[in-house]
Amino acid sequence: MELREAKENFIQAWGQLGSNWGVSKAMAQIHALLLISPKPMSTDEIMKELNISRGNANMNVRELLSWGLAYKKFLPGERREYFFAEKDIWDVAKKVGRERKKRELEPVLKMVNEVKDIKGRNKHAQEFRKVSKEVGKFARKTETALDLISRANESTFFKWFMK
Amino acid sequence: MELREAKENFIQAWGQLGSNWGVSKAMAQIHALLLISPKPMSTDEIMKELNISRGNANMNVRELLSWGLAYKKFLPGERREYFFAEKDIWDVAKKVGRERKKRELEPVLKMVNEVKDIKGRNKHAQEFRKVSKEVGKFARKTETALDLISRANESTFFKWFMK
DNA sequence: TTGAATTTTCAAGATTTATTGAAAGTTTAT
DNA sequence: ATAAACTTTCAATAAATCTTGAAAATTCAA
Repeated sequence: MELREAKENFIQAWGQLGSNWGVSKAMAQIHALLLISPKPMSTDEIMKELNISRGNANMNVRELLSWGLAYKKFLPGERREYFFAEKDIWDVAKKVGRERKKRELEPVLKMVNEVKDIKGRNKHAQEFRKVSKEVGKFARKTETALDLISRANESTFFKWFMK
Repeated sequence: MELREAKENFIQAWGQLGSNWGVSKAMAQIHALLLISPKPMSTDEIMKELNISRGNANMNVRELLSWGLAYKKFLPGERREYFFAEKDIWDVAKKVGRERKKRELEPVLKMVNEVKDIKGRNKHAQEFRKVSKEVGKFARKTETALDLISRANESTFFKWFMK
């Protein structure tokens, strides 16, 4: 396979992956592009390569920076900013996990905490208390596990399972 | 807090969670509704409770069934179908994980497999090979870990981390 | 069979989310 | 201070996704 075609596949698959997480396709595609680029890229290069607008490129590069998935690089004698991706895949996974925890787990924890003291003694109230308590317990354990994972290194993590 | 308000919160939070996974809001809300219901519910009850159309209710109930997050129950002397949720939260997590693996991990595995033999000796080709190999390695390890998790029971799973 | 009850389908419409592009803002060199 | 280079913003537009509702299909009892 030619590099051109492979790049296209890689970028499309990564974009698809992004959509499945509620990450914009452009953000995931820029990430893919930077991941496979041997050198930092400017906004203009990104726009051209992916056929997206300046505004879109800029907004999604900022988002990648805020997730810690890309970094800035200033080239000597150059005014414009260049961007490069975090290439340690374990680190990428941890950073994505951290954002997903923020968006998925935390709202659930907040909610179960708010609803835990419900009035009523009928079946509906009892079932509600039971289920929301279970959900809360599970969410807290998951939070603890994610915190441990985010401090572990890759080989430690996989050894937990493989033994 | 009154049950009515708490239910509303629970259903909204669950719907939000669903959107963050690329699950339709209605599907997640029906799931929430069945989770906290002490008895199986019919399509008509679901429609009424969530203010959604028949088509929407039907389609998303089918989807819940296909994920294994809800089951059918036939009540004696009743023609219509009733549905109830899987209430074991660990089981819910495993089933959601299985679907997400299908939608997120498998396409990446397929892609890295397709692009692994790339032509070229220049920097771009070399970087591409390197990154896609890393991604492939990580994806395969993650797949193995998920398979182990999906066979484990809850306490085994959390003990892996807590010790 | 028939027809009433129920479920399923799917094109059209509604909603949500992402993207564009041009204007405004900022920075830097001179 | 000015202007060119570059970045950011955001209202308008486009694209993707979800929902509706009514018609078609199915099921079941008589």
